[in-house]
Amino acid sequence: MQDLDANEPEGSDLECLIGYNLKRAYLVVQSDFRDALGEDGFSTRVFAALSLAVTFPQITQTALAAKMGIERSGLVAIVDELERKGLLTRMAVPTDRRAQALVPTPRGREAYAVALQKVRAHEELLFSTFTPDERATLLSLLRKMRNR
Amino acid sequence: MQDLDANEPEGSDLECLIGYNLKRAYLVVQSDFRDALGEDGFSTRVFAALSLAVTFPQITQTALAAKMGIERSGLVAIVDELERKGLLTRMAVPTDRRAQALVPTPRGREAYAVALQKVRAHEELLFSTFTPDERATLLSLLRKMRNR
DNA sequence: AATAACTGTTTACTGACATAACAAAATAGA
DNA sequence: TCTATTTTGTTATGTCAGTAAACAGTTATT
Repeated sequence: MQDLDANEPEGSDLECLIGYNLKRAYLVVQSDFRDALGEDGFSTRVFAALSLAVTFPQITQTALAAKMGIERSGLVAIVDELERKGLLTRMAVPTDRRAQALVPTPRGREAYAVALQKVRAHEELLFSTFTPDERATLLSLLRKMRNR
Repeated sequence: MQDLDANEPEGSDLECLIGYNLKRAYLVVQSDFRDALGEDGFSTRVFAALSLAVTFPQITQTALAAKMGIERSGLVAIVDELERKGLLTRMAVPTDRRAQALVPTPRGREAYAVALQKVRAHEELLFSTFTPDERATLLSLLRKMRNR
């Protein structure tokens, strides 16, 4: 006796709430992400930080935190991890001795390229039942939500 | 000197990843949710639990956890909170003395109705720039993701 | 010169989970 | 029937992502 529960009997009001469905969908992606990147893989936030550091070399920590939408204090551990793995270095900024410019190492750039491949393959798999049109629509709707 | 950062210069590869945009969009909704429900408001998960308990009265804790997609152990604190607030009671099940049937109190049903109103108003506001068509599309795409 | 603001950092805290172990109770198998 | 397995709710413990407050050093403002 199993599966009597979470399936058929139709949902509550929750099913009509975008917020609830967004959360559930997010948890699906989030949980698959680590598996996709494997044992030594990045967490989503470390991957995001590396991506932005590669795209905007010499970005400052405050600016990176702003781009990620988190607090500066929260970014410290993330940068620590990337630096410990030799993928990023904190470099002194001549014009401002408070700031640290984040510069990806060659190994960091390479590791990012590899990870990006894996992430894209992961999404390809996750959305294999979606048409290109559906993916584009979903993407644009999510982006629209972000700049509320 | 501000706003040199998170705005114009266009994003990295992240902007093309559905997972990343999903996370950011989720955080937007999540953060607005508590404000919408006010001081004494529920968290999202407590609201969800109450919603399901109202919709499926006498549901068992294991079944509720399954519906929510969380572990049984995690549900205990949620039910504790609802019971402490007098919105729900754990009732003995005659046919199975291990199980507890979750039954919303009249006050619980009322509190849920009020909260649901607030949540719907909140979504209405949050998606005020979305056409009805866009909302429906987003909802169905998110639901499609959930049953991957 | 004095005050305000900003940078990266540490520490302490929260919320939302998971995992493992457990006793009590129910079920299945012999 | 007796035993072994499974299930239910629960506790204890840990993790992960994030915030908030305070801090020293540095830069900007007035």
